[in-house]
Amino acid sequence: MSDANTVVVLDFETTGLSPDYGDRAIEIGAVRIENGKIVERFQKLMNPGQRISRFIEDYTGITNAMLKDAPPCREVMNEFADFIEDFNLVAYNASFDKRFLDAELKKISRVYTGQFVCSMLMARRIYQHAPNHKLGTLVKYVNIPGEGPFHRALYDSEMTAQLWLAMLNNISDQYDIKSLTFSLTQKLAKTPKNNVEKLLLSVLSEVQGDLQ
DNA sequence: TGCCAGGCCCTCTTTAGGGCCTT
Repeated sequence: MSDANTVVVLDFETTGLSPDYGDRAIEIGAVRIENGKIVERFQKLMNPGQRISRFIEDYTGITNAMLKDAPPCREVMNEFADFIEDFNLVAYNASFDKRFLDAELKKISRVYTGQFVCSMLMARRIYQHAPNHKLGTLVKYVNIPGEGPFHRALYDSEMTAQLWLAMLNNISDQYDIKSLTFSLTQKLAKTPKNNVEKLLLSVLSEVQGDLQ
């Protein structure tokens, strides 16, 4: 059942950067947020049918031994397609995760109808003075508590979810906007950096107009 | 210690190049 206040925040670990060059997903992690709270979690390793490189083992902590007995991508992605239903989706650097989601679902002839928003593009606008816009840097910058392993799918999706909620709270507090629609966050992610304030003020005036 | 890609975004720009992000 789709809900305007529900989003699924997801993160893939993969064998590399490009599904068009044969890279596959090796882990999916996701959390579902309803009304500002994480209400459900999903995490599964999956066997990509190929050995992963030493670099990926070191980068993620996921080893070939761990993937040996994991279920195949088609089985896990089928479960994950059920998990995301038709909710809207959030990912950090969403263009990356969207490519893998599209590629893996295409292999099992599944589709999703939700829309994506990129939390990194939002963060580049909300936290313009951060040292950089890597996920780990922003988690520290915003003082989000957590000591889990970065570069694992569930932990990264949890941190992305907390960052997402922090950004929504930041905007709500600063501009006295009670709730941000998903379409507004999409607009925000595409707004030129020097126009973010203008966009939010225009939204505020619309909201106030609605209340009058 | 990344390589492969691709979207975004800035600038010494738009008939382009390169850094930032993701694994």
